[in-house]
Amino acid sequence: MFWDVNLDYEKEFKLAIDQGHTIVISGCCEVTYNGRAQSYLPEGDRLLIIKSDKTLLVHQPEGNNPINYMKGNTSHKLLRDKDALYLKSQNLALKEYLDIKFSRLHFMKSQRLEDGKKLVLNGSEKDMSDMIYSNPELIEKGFRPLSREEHTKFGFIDVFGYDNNNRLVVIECKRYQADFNAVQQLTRYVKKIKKNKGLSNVRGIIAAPKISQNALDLLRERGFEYKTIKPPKYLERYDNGQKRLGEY
Amino acid sequence: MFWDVNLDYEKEFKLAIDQGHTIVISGCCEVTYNGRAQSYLPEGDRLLIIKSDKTLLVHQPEGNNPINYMKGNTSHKLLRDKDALYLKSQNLALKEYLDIKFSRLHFMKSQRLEDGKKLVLNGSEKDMSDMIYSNPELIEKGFRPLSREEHTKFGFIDVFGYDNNNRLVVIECKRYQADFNAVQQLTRYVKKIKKNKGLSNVRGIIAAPKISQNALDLLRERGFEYKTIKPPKYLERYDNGQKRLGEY
DNA sequence: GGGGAGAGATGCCGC
DNA sequence: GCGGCATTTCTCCCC
Repeated sequence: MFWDVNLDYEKEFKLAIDQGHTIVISGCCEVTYNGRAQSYLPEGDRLLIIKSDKTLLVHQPEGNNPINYMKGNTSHKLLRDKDALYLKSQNLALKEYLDIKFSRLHFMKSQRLEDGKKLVLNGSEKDMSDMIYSNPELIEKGFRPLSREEHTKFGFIDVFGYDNNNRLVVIECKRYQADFNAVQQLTRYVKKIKKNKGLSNVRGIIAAPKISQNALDLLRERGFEYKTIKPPKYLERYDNGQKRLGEY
Repeated sequence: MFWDVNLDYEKEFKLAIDQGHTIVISGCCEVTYNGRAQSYLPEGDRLLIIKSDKTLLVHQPEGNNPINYMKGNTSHKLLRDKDALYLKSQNLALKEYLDIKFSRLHFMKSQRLEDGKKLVLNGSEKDMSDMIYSNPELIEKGFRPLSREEHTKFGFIDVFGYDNNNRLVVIECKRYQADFNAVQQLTRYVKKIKKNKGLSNVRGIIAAPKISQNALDLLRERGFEYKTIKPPKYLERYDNGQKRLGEY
């Protein structure tokens, strides 16, 4: 036996699952997955997390992402068979199955965790378009965005409005480097607007901090424009406070 | 104090970091992030993981993905200030900063984890194109894929070859439902091949288990074709074994 | 629930 | 390093 025989892991596990606790298991195991795709992971040390919504994550000791996972509402059973422990996870609705065979269990811990808080995020694409709406001169002098009401009729467009010569302007924002796809997207939107409004002359602009050369070439080939704009950061003051705290 | 004052978490943390152990911390905390974007997460119970490569994950008790994270090679310091514990994580190279303030620490555990194993995955897009290469009749009678050498010259194309009438055929595989983007992609590839080979008549086919109506309309409008093909699963035998094991 | 598009996307492989 | 592209993508919004 490679784990403490005095502890009844199966019982402790079942209790934690039933109570909706979050479970952490560290152990040496092999992992088999079958569902949308299939995979096999040979034996090694891993960290397992089962959340209160019955999400399962299998993490290796390096890397950002779980090597295997099961979505919420999955059923999990821990059971012993001869000299090994097995975790068997099934999501019948999604037809997904995951089996873990432990040769060694380093530790297991369960804990009731309470949290319902949501993340407040700044600097997204929507924040960029909001910034342009509030500061239309970022695009060019004389640019006038359409009213919120008019705009929501064309919800798929990040920003649009009229320029100094009353030409309609369609703007696609990208928070990171604009690529090929961004140009395709802008092209589609301009086409739709031309058709929808019965216009022949509509300007298209990509607003992004950077753009790839390929994308820029295609953009110009299609008669569109590029404008360098960085996504906004609102929390500067809060950030400064944090930085001061960081001077340890 | 909301944690065991007899434990020197700061010392234990530093030792674990220096030894490259994986650390798990459960506690009630608030999280501030500043980098590519910015975010703030109000106080709640979370599970923190620091891996041996210095990846940090912050998990809430529900959901698949970490609510906050730092990539590998980040520096982490745990320190006490008045009635709170702080975890301060910095990645100077990426200009990313994350601060966590704990009001309560449920537990902390560190463990040496050893693993270098890689996942063996089946059912990906590449597996689909491999399957078509081995069984060209899945596309149609008389379809002849190009040789491996010729194919690698156009690495961006999943499969291509000649049909019964010696017309060039470009195939784009999608392991899940094909969408608008898949059609755009196929269009780009066919254009490139036409230009590259100086041909005017090149067939384009999307091979996928499903396709959206919009995508199908656009596909036909452009004179391309759709072929229903499911991604392969190789491990059927292994799978059956697992299912038998699952009859508990 | 399907479709379309964003993401602090991530990760892989190419040049 | 950038660029192109897949991902058991995941997530959100809207129809």
